[in-house]
Amino acid sequence: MSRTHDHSGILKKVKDEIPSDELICDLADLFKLFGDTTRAKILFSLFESEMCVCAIAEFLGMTQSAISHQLKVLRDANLVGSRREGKTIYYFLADDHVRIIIDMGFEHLIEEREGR
Amino acid sequence: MSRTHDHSGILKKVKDEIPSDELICDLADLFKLFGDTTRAKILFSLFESEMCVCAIAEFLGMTQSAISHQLKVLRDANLVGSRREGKTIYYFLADDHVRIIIDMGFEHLIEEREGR
DNA sequence: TTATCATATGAATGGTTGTTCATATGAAAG
DNA sequence: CTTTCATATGAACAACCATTCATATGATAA
Repeated sequence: MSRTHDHSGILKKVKDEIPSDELICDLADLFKLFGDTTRAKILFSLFESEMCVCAIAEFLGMTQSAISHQLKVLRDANLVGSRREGKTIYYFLADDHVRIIIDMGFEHLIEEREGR
Repeated sequence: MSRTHDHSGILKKVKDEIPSDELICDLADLFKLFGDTTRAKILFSLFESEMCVCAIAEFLGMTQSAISHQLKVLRDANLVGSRREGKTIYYFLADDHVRIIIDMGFEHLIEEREGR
C-alpha cells in the first residue's frame, strides 16, 4: 500500500494505544488556552487573588476590551469563574488544576535550563 | 492615575508575586507546542516507540513535509530527539516531562467531564 | 428616569502559524 | 559517479486568532 519502506508493525502497535482523535483535539484545545501570553498572565494574576476586569487590564497595561475577550475564552473553558458585586465583576480561578498544569510546565522549563 | 475605581492594594500584591514577563512567555511558548493537534498526535505516537518520519506521516495520513516541519518545531524545543540509522531518521521523546505534562492535561479533562 | 460606571460584544484588522508544493540535502546502494 | 530513498527546507497561501474600535448591556446612584 505504501510507496515507502515497511513499518506496519509499529503502526499497528501505535494505532492500538493512541487515544481517539476527539480526545486529542480536546487536549490540544486545553493546552492552547495556556499558550497565549495574555491568558497566561491573567491566570497568574488570579493565582494571588480574585480580580475585577479593570484591575487586570490596568495591571497588564492592556485594554479592558482585550482582557474581557480573553476572560470569555477562559470562562467558556471553565478555567475561571466570576461573581458580581455591585457594578463590579470579580474573576477567580475555577479550580486547582490550572495551578497544577502550570506548575508542571514550570518544572520542565527549570529542569531544561539546569540541563544545559 | 487611573480613571477607574481603585485597586492599588491588589495590584501591589500581584506585582510582587507574578513571574517575570520572560518566564511567562517561555511558559506560554511551551504550552503552545502541545496546543496543536498534529504535534499532539506526533507526541502520542512517540509514547509507544520511536518512529521514522514517513511512518508518522503514514500513520497520521499526512504529508511527509508537514510532519517534518512539525518535528523540527518539537526538536527545536527539545521535546524530541533523533538518531540516524542508514537512510532513516528515528524520532523519540526527549524525556518523560512530555508524558507528565500531557497526563496532567488528561486528568483535568476527565475530572471536568465527571463534574458535569 | 437619566447619567454613570464596569463589563461585554460584534466587526474589522494585522499578525501568526500550519500546510502544501517544489526543491534541496545527504546517505547508501549499484 | 549516479541513482534512489528518506528527510529537510524555503516560499506562498490560507486559516486562525488576538487586539482594537465602536457600541451595547446592565446595574447602581442621583
